[in-house]
Amino acid sequence: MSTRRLVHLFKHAGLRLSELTEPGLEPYGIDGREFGVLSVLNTPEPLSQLEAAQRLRIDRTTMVAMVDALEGKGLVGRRPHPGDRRKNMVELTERGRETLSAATRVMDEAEEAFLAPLPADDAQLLRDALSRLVPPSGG
Amino acid sequence: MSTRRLVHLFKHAGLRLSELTEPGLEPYGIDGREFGVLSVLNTPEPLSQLEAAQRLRIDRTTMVAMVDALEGKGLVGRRPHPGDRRKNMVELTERGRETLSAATRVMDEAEEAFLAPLPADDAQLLRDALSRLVPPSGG
DNA sequence: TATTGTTATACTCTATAACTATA
DNA sequence: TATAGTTATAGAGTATAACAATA
Repeated sequence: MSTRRLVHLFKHAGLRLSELTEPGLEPYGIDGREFGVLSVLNTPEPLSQLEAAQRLRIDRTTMVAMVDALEGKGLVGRRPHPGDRRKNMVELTERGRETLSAATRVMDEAEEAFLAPLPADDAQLLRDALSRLVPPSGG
Repeated sequence: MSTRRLVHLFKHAGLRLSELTEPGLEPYGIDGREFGVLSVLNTPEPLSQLEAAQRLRIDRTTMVAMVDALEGKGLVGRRPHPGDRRKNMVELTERGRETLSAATRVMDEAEEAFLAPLPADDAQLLRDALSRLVPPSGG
């Protein structure tokens, strides 16, 4: 059956999960993609725009618009890299950290609700399997 | 880590799998979405456009364009429903069936390659888990 | 009145090409 | 020459609104 194909299942799993996460994020003024950017910026050492884009596997031109939006909301700030003025380092603001913290709870709850039909062991195996199939990127 | 979130994993699992399937389908003149339509039409009893759309969880206006394209390629045919002239029944042509058959092999191989990093048991469990999380739709 | 197919349209997401500034 | 950020633009993919035909 065509709707049991892996491509279809990935697409619609993502769509259904997004239907759970997006309303939860909305009170915090961000969407799922912006959550991803905030989250990837939550590192000990600040990242450049390009580094952040590579980790999320999105184009650097896409990252420009995302950082523009988040900066406009006061959730991140750009500052020039001290040693290489071609680079913009992007950092969470205090408000950005608070938003990320609250949004992370929303995401955790949405994932839990989404996985609720599965036994806990299977849910964990699903996570692990997906994680092996989509390795982290961008060093 | 943000790139371990389920939404991110679903999105990029789909993207990576598509990178495997699309080049394989290309010689047959269809893409992954068109494969989905051909595949959903491969039923004992023909489906209307709306029924096909519901099973694939796409809008009926989207289905119009998909059927237009597939009809233009000679892979499906429209004919009026005998008892309800509002409906278009959509059926695979002989060439459509042949294309679907070849494309199905491509999809099987791509899925196998994609899942190769996982032990067979885990791959099967991933399929089953996803299938429970994204139940079939549209009766 | 409701349903099916259709058309026109608009919106979201994303990438490519070309430019600027730095290196 | 190459890299990082930016801008303008275009292409997928999708849905909403409005309409025609039919029920």
